Formats: sequence, C-alpha cells, structure tokens
Amino acid sequence: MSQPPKNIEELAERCAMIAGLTLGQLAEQCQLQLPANLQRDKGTVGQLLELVLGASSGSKAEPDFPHLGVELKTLPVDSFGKPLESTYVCVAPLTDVAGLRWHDSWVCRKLSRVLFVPVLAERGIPLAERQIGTAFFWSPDTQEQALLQQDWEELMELIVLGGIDRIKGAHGKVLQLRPKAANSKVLTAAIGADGQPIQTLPRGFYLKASFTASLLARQFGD
DNA sequence: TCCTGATCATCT
DNA sequence: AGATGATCAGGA
Repeated sequence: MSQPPKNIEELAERCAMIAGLTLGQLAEQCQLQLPANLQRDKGTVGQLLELVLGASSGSKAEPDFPHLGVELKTLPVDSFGKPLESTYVCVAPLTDVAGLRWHDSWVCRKLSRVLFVPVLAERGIPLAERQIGTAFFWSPDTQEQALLQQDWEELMELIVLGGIDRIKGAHGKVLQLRPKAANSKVLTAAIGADGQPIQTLPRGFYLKASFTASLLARQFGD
C-alpha cells in the first residue's frame, strides 16, 4: 500500500490524514475486508495501521520504521480516552541475560520513540465503525524512563536468579511480565530456582494500562 | 519455533 | 471494573 515515510514529518502527515476516519473507511481505501470481530483476528487493527502508514510489515524483531527509529502501537481506548488494554512491548529474554543492561535492552530501545495511534475500541462498537484518534509521538521523560528502568531491572534480576515462575503480572509499577504464547502449554528455556535449566511459559513485557493512561494525559491533558 | 500484531475471558 | 493469565493468526 504505502511506501515507508521518508521522515517523521511525513509519518505525522499520514497520521493526520487518517485521524477521524473509521476502520471501515480505512479498510475500504486499502480494499481490504475487515473481519466481523477481533476474536480470531486480534492483530487486524495493528496490521491495517502498519499498511496505511507504510511500516515494514512482518514479524521481525525490529522497530516498525527502522530508518526513523519509531515503533508503532495502536492503543485501544474507551470513549473517555482511557486505555482498554495493556500494551505489548517485546518478548522477554529468559536465558543468557546475566550482565544485560537497561540501555541495551529491547524494552529501552523499542520505547525510545513510539508512535501511539489511539483507536476507539469499546466492545459494543462494531469493528468497522471504530474511529481512529489523534496519533502522537512519545518518548519517555526522565521520570518515565526511571520507572521503566527500575521495573525492568527488578524483573530481570528475578529472571537471572531463577525466580521466573514467581513473577506475576502484578510485579512492576509500569512494566509487567506476562505470558506471551500461543497457549499455556508452550514452553521455552529459562533459569530454575537452583540455577539449573528449566522449561517455562514464554513471557513478554507489557506496559500497564495505567501507565499508558498517564502518557495520554501528558499528551492531551486531563 | 519464535516473534510480530494484539484482544479475549476469567478472576478478584 | 480493572487486572491477570490465556489465547488467536500469520510470517520467517
């Protein structure tokens, strides 16, 4: 559909072009059929936005706009502009993590510059009628950076010390570690309580909804 | 198999 | 109602 945007300004222009449109209108422009609901197509909205904005598609562990260093995230919000879900960041490394530092981590790198595209996504609204909001670029300020780093270091320390199976979603103030897999039977390698190799459920880092709510508040005011 | 795109569904 | 753990689809 779209070529990659040449620069940030061009990307911002594209976002401005689609603000206020419904997902149905956007899909029509792309000559795509929207599923009736997201139950079996949870990634549809994100992929539609990638297509329209010219993100490099695919499942590479890279920013969506590598040349711009920008990560694209759709943000499902209710009619008050509050996030309806947490935001997935990346998978969590569970082995060979000794000595890994915050500034070299995928979390830090992916979150250094994020383009959030709010989408009105209350369950009662049919997918095609859901409206795209005003997109905004976000980079963590000093305080946000500190919170993220603190949570990340705490979670990674637990992983290194074999505490992976004690980590719950409630750990962390703004960043959480939760399952990220096809189902609860999937296993991957990790470090056990006595330092031995174990198999455990793959995990991903997520931004808590309360944290993205504060980003929205910073952007749009209360 | 792992990572991308996330939301679903249940529990508290 | 908000949060947590579970789940779905597709590409490399």
